[in-house]
Amino acid sequence: MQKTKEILRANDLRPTKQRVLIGNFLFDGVDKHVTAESLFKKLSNEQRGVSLATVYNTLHEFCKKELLNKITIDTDKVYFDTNISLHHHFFSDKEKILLDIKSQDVKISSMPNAPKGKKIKKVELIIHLED
Amino acid sequence: MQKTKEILRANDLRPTKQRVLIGNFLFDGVDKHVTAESLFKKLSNEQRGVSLATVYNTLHEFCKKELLNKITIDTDKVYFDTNISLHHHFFSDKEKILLDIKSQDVKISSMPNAPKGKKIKKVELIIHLED
DNA sequence: TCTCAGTTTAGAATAATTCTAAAGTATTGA
DNA sequence: TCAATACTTTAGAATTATTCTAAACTGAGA
Repeated sequence: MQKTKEILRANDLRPTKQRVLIGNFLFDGVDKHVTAESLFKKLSNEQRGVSLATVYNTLHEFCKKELLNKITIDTDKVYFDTNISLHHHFFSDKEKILLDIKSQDVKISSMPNAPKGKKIKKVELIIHLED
Repeated sequence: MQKTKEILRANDLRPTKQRVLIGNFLFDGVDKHVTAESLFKKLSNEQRGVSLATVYNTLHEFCKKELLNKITIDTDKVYFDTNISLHHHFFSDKEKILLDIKSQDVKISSMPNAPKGKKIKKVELIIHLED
């Protein structure tokens, strides 16, 4: 797959073996939510693995380049979402499962102004689920 | 202040010195956001302190009894909100400052259905701020 | 091929939170 | 009032996701 290398180059990231491996998995066109640990495990199966430190580094770089969306919903894990379009999430606190909500299923009809001197960076709606 | 003791008893929590001290601070009628650490520091000034473990225990008990609202917005700290009425938050990722949004300032006019077999426990809207 | 800035990595360090088990205390019933 | 007991508090150890460090490695241009 040549696409990952192009994405990396377009974002001033050298297409190293590790980044290509991670990018190939993340940018395969299927929306997914990963954690550093889950991604690390997934890639450990590959012939040549990637260190956990590199997984962290790469996820953060991808976030900085806006290739991924970081979701902080839970104190003990950060989730990364490959769906970078505007959308919201369901979260099951018990099972720690994150689900996308289709953007058309939520409508926020009234929003507050940002406090003086601040701008709105991101609006995050989280619907916590229980059984 | 006798009110804290009543609150505690009404919630089947023994009114120990520590819980009363914490309750007096939290339930003084002024909405506040605290973390375990910030509350611990605040109470260290008191003549007879409270251990950090007890601060954690008590915050969790108060949450379970719905006397406090737990807000998970940031990976490295959990916030507790004494305002337990329905409302949302601004959060400044840089300064890690949490601000209440008046409930009438947000209107969500369309909401998705919960996935099969699940119920909606809580809806949390977080508006992330930047400079 | 050589060079060097950019990358990767193992392992140590960090820090919020949870756990443990021992000592202390509020409450109940006699 | 007092003893018995279940509930609480606590110091310090343990846990765990993440970040840091510094040394080894590598891709890309000259």
